[in-house]
Amino acid sequence: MATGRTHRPATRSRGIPEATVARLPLYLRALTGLSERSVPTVSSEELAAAAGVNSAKLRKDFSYLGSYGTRGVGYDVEYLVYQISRELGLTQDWPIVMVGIGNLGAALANYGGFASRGFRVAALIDADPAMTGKSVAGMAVQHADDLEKIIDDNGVSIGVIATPAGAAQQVCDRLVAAGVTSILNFAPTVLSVPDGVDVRKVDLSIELQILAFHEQRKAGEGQDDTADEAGTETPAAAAKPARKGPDGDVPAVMQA
Amino acid sequence: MATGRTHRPATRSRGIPEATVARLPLYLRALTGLSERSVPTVSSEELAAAAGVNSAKLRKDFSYLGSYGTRGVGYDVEYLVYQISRELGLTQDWPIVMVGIGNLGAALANYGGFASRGFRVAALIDADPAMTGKSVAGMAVQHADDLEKIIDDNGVSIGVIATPAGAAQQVCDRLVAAGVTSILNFAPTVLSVPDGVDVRKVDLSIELQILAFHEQRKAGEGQDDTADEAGTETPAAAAKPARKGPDGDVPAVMQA
DNA sequence: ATGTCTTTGTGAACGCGTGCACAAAGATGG
DNA sequence: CCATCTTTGTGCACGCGTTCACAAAGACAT
Repeated sequence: MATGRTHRPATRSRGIPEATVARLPLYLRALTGLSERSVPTVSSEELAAAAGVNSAKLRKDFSYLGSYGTRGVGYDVEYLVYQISRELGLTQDWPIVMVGIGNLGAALANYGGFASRGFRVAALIDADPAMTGKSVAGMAVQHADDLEKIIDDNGVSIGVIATPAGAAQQVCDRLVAAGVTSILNFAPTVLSVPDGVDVRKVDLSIELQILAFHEQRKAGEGQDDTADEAGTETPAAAAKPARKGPDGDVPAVMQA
Repeated sequence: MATGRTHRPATRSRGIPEATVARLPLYLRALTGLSERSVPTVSSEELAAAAGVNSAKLRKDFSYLGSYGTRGVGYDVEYLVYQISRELGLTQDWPIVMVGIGNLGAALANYGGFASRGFRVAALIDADPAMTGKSVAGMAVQHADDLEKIIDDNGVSIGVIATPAGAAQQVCDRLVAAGVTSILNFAPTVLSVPDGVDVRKVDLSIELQILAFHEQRKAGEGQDDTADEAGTETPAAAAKPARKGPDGDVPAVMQA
């Protein structure tokens, strides 16, 4: 019904803004580093620098969680680690399934960053019969036919999709039907899910394209002559609105 | 200039909002699909549905690029593909280097999504001498000692970091010193870069943690959460401020 | 106790992004 | 040529997120 929304709908997150939630893992990582070095307390200024954010923003973020600091001193590192972990739901163990064990899926399965937090890879699933039974990251790959049973048996509510784009929506539908309510999508496709299901996507090529945009802008900033058509505010007349397609040989892109 | 800012500074993107730039690749992908199916024109409504966004938002996004539509008809697919490609800088070829050819790096090297757009993997670089010369994705891995020379010879301005967290900042510094001005960072660390260098990060575990937060909220929306159930790594020490003021008043932490 | 000093927590202003709703523009048919 | 219909392009209002700036709160010294 709903077109794939990578955005959360209205999600009145019980007072915690979405932007703040997205930064909590960042703070948590910085705090974990301090904790390992046995640093007892940290000021908002120091922690903000470690997390790469503004200190005022950090303090406001923490204010949504409660008053966990001590004025004149700062924040207790261990205490804050626990509070953020609890808020993020990392004090419990989250079983996840990974579907699509190709290059990327296998790399993700081997990635240690999951287990270090509260996540446990419960199963690796692939549709290719040739993959079934093969060991990846010390775990036997299971066939997609058993997807529903695997999810049910393990009480999985978070799924990771690393299949080719063509298979992603179908896999997504099956995951949702089986009870998964959060999906991390690595396939370059827009997923359609019903309300109540969260989807986050990670798209490698999109990130590169965004970088390319800024890179192009940087290349032509000192002396712009390239792509100067759309440069100024001049509405319309930017190019010729010719119906035809690629007639414009406006490239003129110099590079290197 | 030292503080790592993963955010673009003020980036007065010459009129094009950052949020719009981030969606252009999405539109481009949807349009490419239509193009392959030889669809001549598309309305904002249809294209928005394919890209998973609001149609008004899409129209406003396109309005920043210029007036490329025809009222009463829609947008010419081929023409729009070209315009967006040009705006994103994809009409030229971007050589990129990938540093850190471990599990993830190798998977990224094999990922076809890069080459399909205007990106070309110019070199794979790893610090491990045992990796040097090995073939990954049909390309010989080169040693990190030659990093500067490789970047210079190939005119590389975009780098991908897929090293362990501990090596990321050092690699980043060398890339920047060698002339790289855009970095895609997969290492779970905050990178410090000078002004003028763009950094985008992709952090797998952070995405999962954000999902876990929403998942926890969903699970405990009717009833309060059962965070006490797991209590995995919850040392008593963390349950209260260590410094002092236990008598003071421990802020009402327990919302349960 | 009192004063000073440090740092938090937050009220308020500002800017950006989003979505509505509609007028303008062009296609299409008579 | 005029009427009607479709779809774009955008003015406007609203809400979220960011940042500033400062009062409140506690630590610490005397």
